[in-house]
Amino acid sequence: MARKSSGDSKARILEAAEALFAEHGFSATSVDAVAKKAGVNKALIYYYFKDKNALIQSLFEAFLQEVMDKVRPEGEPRGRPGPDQIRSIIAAEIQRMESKKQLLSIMLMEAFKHGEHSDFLFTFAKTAMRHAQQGDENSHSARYWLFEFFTGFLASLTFVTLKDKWCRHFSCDPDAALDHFLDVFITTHFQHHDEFD
Amino acid sequence: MARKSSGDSKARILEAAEALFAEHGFSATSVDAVAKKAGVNKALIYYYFKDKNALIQSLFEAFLQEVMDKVRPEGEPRGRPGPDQIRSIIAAEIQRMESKKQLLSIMLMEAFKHGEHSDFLFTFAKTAMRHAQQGDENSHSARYWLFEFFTGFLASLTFVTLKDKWCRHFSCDPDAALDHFLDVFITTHFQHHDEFD
Amino acid sequence: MARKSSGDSKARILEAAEALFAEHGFSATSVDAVAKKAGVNKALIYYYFKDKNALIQSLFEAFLQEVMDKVRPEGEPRGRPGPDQIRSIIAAEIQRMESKKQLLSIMLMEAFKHGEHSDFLFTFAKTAMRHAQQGDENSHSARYWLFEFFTGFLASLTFVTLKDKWCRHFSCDPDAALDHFLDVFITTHFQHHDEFD
Amino acid sequence: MARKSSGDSKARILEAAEALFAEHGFSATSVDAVAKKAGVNKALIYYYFKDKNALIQSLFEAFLQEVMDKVRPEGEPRGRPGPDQIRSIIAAEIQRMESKKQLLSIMLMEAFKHGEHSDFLFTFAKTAMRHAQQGDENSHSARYWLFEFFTGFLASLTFVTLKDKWCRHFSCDPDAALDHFLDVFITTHFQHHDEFD
DNA sequence: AATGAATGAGCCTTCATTCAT
DNA sequence: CATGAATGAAGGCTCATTCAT
Repeated sequence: MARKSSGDSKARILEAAEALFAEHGFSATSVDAVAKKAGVNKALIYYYFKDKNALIQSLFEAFLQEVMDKVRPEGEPRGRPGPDQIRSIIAAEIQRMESKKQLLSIMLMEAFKHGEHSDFLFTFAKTAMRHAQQGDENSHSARYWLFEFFTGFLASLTFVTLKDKWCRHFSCDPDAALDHFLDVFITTHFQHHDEFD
Repeated sequence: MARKSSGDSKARILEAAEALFAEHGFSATSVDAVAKKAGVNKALIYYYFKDKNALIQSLFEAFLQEVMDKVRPEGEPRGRPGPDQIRSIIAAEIQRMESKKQLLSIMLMEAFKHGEHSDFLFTFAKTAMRHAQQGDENSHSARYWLFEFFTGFLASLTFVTLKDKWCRHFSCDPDAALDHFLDVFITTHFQHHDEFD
Repeated sequence: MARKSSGDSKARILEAAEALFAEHGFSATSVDAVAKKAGVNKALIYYYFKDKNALIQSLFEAFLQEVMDKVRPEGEPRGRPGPDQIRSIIAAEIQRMESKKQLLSIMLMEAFKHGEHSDFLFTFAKTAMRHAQQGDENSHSARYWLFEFFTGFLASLTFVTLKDKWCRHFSCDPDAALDHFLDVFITTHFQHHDEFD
Repeated sequence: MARKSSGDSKARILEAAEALFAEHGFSATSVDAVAKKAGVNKALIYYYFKDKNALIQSLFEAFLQEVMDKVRPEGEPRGRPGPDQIRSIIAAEIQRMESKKQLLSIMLMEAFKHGEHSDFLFTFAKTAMRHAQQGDENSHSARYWLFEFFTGFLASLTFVTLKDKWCRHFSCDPDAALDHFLDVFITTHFQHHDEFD
């Protein structure tokens, strides 16, 4: 059942952790469960990670790194794409997020805890939004960032992480949902970029 | 420390549960903690509630009931309010949500779990959005509901539940943030209602 | 569900306790369960009985009383019945036990605990066997009592309490089983009465 | 107090469980108590056994295995032993059971529960009686098995498990009791083997 | 006679973590 | 690297029992 020999147990542990945290939440997931799903001995997890917390943190950090790596290289001017290209650009972005939706879900769950100060959502948001602005780094207004965060960043995130449930609950086609979302997103968020300096 | 005799222990239990679930998440909150915070004996919680799950469920159900009760009464025509009234209407709505932000946070956390099928977020959304539409109940398109849910309903929810953290993290004034959000919300969501039949 | 108004709650409590103790054993039965089955408030049980233990004791005592009452009256000589009457006499005795099999099961379960000194089984045995001897109370030998207890008294008890399970397990007819048991009992136990003065 | 390092904690756990279950019954014995008596950490019990039930089950299975192992080897003809040998053969058998009397008590207690369908007593009986019959496996009548079970198998079991209490209660000598039981058993059960095909 | 509410102690089970190998 | 065994603490839940009414 548990394929051993894969060599990189550490990666398998992180994969398992990510999947399970996304499924049941961080604290509802036991280290035992992670070990079982990863097909490794429980103690090995503590060989690689100091803590259960170190697991989620490692996931977050790796994710952030990945985001930053994919962001910087593309130093090309990227001169305002024509209105017809926008849709496909955003679609591509959404698709990229989709491949990370497990981690995004975890991130969101943690963010809504009133108590803990796990501001990882914001840290990630800053990085991601800085990317989108690439070029005109001229500091924007507080209102602008709020606009970006709540109607751009978070809207995308919630769509990506809730799409499946949404479609299952209202029995609608995922592809159509993506189409609709692009319409909606462009109309409600994207087209208003200029109005919030 | 624990005030006895307060009479309605059941209510105190629910209050405590709500606060703690919002603080640390449902599964990270122990029944012991709830009991201590509520100032009651742990066993009493099981006298009133079959389960730990029954606690969160009860919170959800009470909330839904409350929402439905507050919705129906207003049978007034509510003829499209003037553009200047809109802002204060929405502001009021936001404020009302603010008083429920603990429960809203819990709801969101649970909704992002990929595994469990706790579709309470959707159940609540349906009720809440049906209210907003009051009057023209003509069935809308799938795209319309997606628009309402992701850029209207969820945007408000996330704003209400994350505002404090947002302000703390970016050290901005909560009142200003509300102001900005209203600007943004009206511009990005509200003004587009007609475009998505 | 729970028929109230029956008046004698105490009796209903004892009935319920007897049934449940026989089903799951004494310690595996909760006072809650007894209350629910009896259709009374849990606290009422403590109004009538000091303890959970008092329940089982009360059952035992009532049973013993009943046995003694049914025993003494029949002071008739009862001159050795003919061999053809014996069978029906024993059959009647078995049938009487059958109506008490719940209590008998409880008694047996308790008797096999090495730790507790609940010698109720022996107390009952003495009473029951003294009855059988009625008349010739001339003290018998230790070996005689052992014969009476293990191959007479206990054999009957175990048959009565295990018959149903036995028949279910080996899918045989209860009536046939009783027939067979009578054959066996008379041959193995009854016919040897004279050999163990 | 608790000797660590003993190596086979699992065996110690089972030993402790057996002793305590026999003393107080299965459900009246807490896992804590087992752990304490075994000198191991409570959690270790759950490392080896899925359940508290798994403990008793494991005891039963090990016992059954042991019985089957001790049964098969003796392939010797075992041609009807002379009447003088019988007594010592049965005595030996009784003695062997005596070393297992804890488990036998547990088994009996569980068997008398009307509710649960723990037919382990019957499973064991079948195995044990098949052994006694070894050789003439010709299927016997229902009456025969009833005879074997209630006046042979169960009589021995109850004697072994109740002897100590019996002697304590009637203050008689254990050795004498064994002697008497052998007399009684041979007379009432053994000598009638031929009468129940 | 009867009940709803309350409680402290205990139960079964699981947790995160460690250690010897 | 990797593992089986071990542990203290805690978790959810139930228990027998009591009390005010």
